[in-house]
Amino acid sequence: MAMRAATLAAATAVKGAAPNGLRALLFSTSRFPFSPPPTQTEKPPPAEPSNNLFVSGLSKRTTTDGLREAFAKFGDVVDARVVTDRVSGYSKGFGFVRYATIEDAEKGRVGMDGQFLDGWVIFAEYARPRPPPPSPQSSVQNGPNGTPMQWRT
DNA sequence: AGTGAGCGA
Repeated sequence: MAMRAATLAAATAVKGAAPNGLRALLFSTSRFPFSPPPTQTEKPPPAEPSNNLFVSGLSKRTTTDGLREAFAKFGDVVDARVVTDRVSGYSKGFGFVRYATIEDAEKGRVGMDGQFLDGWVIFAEYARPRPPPPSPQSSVQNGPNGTPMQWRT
């Protein structure tokens, strides 16, 4: 019991001896001494502007032609495709629209973002740069000692 | 299945 009383006394002593510096840090100034993460619920920036648009929220029935015709009202569409599954051939619900210039892409993006297409609200934003396709020269891979590896004996 | 956020033969 003596130990517990001593501990309590020590605790109260520590509590009573709480430094004024801490309270000054907590209540004095306008900012807390902790790190400021006030914006954790921020959405990441979509992408850098380009002439290529990523269109999501498409209906399953929306085809490449429908996508091009819908976006052609805001500029010259160079390439438009709805991403379809290779084996089933059905739409995956998103596609890409490439305009001739970036200004047309900007107009098409702000003009078609949030609009209805075949009964679905679509979202148009700038597409991310695509990974470059493998060139035939880079397909030759060498082994650890420099000798080219053999495939499919 | 015609699934519902996402980034393509």
